[in-house]
Amino acid sequence: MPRTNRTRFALLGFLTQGPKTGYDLRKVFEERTSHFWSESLGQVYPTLRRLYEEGLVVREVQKQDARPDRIVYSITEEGHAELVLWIAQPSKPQPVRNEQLLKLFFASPEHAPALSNDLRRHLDRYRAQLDRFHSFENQIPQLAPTEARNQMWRLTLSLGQRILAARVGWCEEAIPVLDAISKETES
Amino acid sequence: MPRTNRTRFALLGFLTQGPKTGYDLRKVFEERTSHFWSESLGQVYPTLRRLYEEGLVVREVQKQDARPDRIVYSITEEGHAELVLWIAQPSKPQPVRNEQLLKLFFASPEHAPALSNDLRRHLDRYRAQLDRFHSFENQIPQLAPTEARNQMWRLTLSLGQRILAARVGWCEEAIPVLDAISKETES
DNA sequence: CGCCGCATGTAAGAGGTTACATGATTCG
DNA sequence: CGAATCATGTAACCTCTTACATGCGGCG
Repeated sequence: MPRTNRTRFALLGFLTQGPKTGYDLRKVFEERTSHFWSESLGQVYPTLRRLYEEGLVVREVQKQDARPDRIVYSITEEGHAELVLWIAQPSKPQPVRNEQLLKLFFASPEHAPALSNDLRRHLDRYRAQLDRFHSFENQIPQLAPTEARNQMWRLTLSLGQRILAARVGWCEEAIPVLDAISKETES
Repeated sequence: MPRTNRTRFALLGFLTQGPKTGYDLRKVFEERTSHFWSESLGQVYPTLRRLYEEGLVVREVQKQDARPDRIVYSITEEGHAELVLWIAQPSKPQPVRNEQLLKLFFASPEHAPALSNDLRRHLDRYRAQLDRFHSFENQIPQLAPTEARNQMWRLTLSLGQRILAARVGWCEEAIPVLDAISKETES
């Protein structure tokens, strides 16, 4: 059994929140789940088509002139059933791969400056991500269909924040260490 | 440019710490980098062979009876150069995918019990991982070739610990929330 | 006048996981 | 006597990313 295709479920999941086009879906991944799930465009359209062929979604083509037609997908009963089945299954531990740490692990002292710079750049990204968290957090009360759902969404944010905080804290620990190594090596 | 093959560098990196067989390498990934890097067996042997064909490693076959011959790989000058080049390059943000959070995001209240159980299982894994951290941490002083390397290895552990702590803390937050949702739904 | 947003996709090509295959030895 | 360790690999399979392709309209 090869690993299971999770893109299917990610798409189905968002379609439970209303009909959407491929374009909508790609946006929604960026805005709402970028801290724990990303999808590349090249995966969205082919997978949507496959879901359609399997009857897990239906589609409605809306003609537009001056623009490509919108193809709006909606989830079916069967799609819902498949999604629910997947959610209920225990999730297996996923392979872990952190390229940055791998580099650090094999680095020599003379790489310290480059690594330090790299970390600084990443720190900036983390801060940008924190902003996105806040904007989504504020939207939850309006978006959440039920109180339980509201709480669950908050939990997904919470882990994101905790991990982000861990990374930020680590960068703040690591940068001075690397800078100190840089200085030693210079002299 | 398709995504770059990081397995190559992971293998080269460990070979800087002395000649090793494919089998050794797979073990070393488990023991030392399991908190930030994993390799599957099906990737190790083919990649080693490719590195050999490209002249980045050399090999020595040690005959054994009653067992398959050991094929011991050592890194070459060229391999070293390639590794160093890779380390110096800034690392790009990697796609993030957390299946567990994805499920939580799409879950309905009636899934709360299953999700809660799942989290409990993961908590156990986290604790086991913490143990592995400690055992490696204790080995660092003997294993580290230089003081700077020693500090870098400590940093990789530090991020692992911080993230693990974040996850544990989150589980402890999330389990009661999910259990509360379970109770509400029952009644 | 150029870039961004809307809107669809395809093609190429890794990269990576899982399962299969084999077989002796040692340890509990 | 069965499981784990040593030791090599292959086959199947697909998931996923990157880059390419097209084209209008609006905003600054």
